Amino acid sequence: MISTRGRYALRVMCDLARHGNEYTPLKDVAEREGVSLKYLERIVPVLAKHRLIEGVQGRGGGCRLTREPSEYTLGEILRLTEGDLAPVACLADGAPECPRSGECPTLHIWSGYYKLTLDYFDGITLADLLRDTAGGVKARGKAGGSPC
Amino acid sequence: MISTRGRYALRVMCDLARHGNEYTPLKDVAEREGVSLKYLERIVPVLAKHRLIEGVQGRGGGCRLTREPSEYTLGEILRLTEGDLAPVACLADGAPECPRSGECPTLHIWSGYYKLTLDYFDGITLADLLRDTAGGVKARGKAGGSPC
DNA sequence: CGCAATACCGACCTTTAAAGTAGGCAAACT
DNA sequence: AGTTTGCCTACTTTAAAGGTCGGTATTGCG
Repeated sequence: MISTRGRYALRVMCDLARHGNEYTPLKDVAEREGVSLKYLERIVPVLAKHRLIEGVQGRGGGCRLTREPSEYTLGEILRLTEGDLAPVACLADGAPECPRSGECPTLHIWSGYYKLTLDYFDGITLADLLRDTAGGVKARGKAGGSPC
Repeated sequence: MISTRGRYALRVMCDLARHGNEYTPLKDVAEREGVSLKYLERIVPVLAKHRLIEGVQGRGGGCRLTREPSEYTLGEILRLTEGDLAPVACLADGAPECPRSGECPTLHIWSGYYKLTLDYFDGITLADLLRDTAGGVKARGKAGGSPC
């Protein structure tokens, strides 16, 4: 399951992308996206530290992207915020070799799934994400539930 | 991340498959697979309840598969033990429609990933799993770590 | 200059799920 | 009778998710 950190990160990146290279205050992003400002302030710095975005403090400041939306892959963003995308610990980045790896009947399966996952998310850019909603599927009201 | 429940379930199914239609005690499975018997006893009943396996109690009893290994998909096993395979709550089985679904830029992405996941795991059978280890890649010792 | 707006940072809190344990009952065989 | 087995319920422990709070540093504006 992708956690809120990764999901919010994607939405923040989208939101920033929509505002070109203006500096956009996180407060505005939080309001538009309906998530807590304080929580965003914990998620965003890691993106800034890795130069996916840049922030300037003070009045009139905010955050903005450092590249074109087409130059970000979702995989890149998710790896920063979610940690590893490996489906099992054995395959995670710094994991020690599993002692069962030779006899493990499932290792290939997880490995294949991992590759599938990476290929999928690394094959989608932020620009793709923006295009998807540009068409604007109409919202179907209904009662509340779990926001993405 | 796939949890131990799902991973152990796959390994139990493999183990049972290797013993044809003998009844195999969970104790033996636990020993061979190096996992706690007590924990297996919590995972297995759900497989029995859905008739993926059948168990007989008492001396000489144990568990065995109810079908040919080629007739189980990993998806089926994982859905029972892991719950839903949806990457986000919005897409989970009984989830209420997300109020943002119309404007959510990421929904298509998760949906696509979900489909990918289902296709992958539903496209692999238990028989495939057995075949993978039959060839027998040699174990590479190394120091301990996270068993699958 | 002082004030307000902003990003950034560290410590803390609450709730939930994962992972496993303990003990006992019910069936089935020897 | 006694042992082996599956099965069930309740409990514990640990870690992670998801968030809050308060403060600090920086910057523009009047």
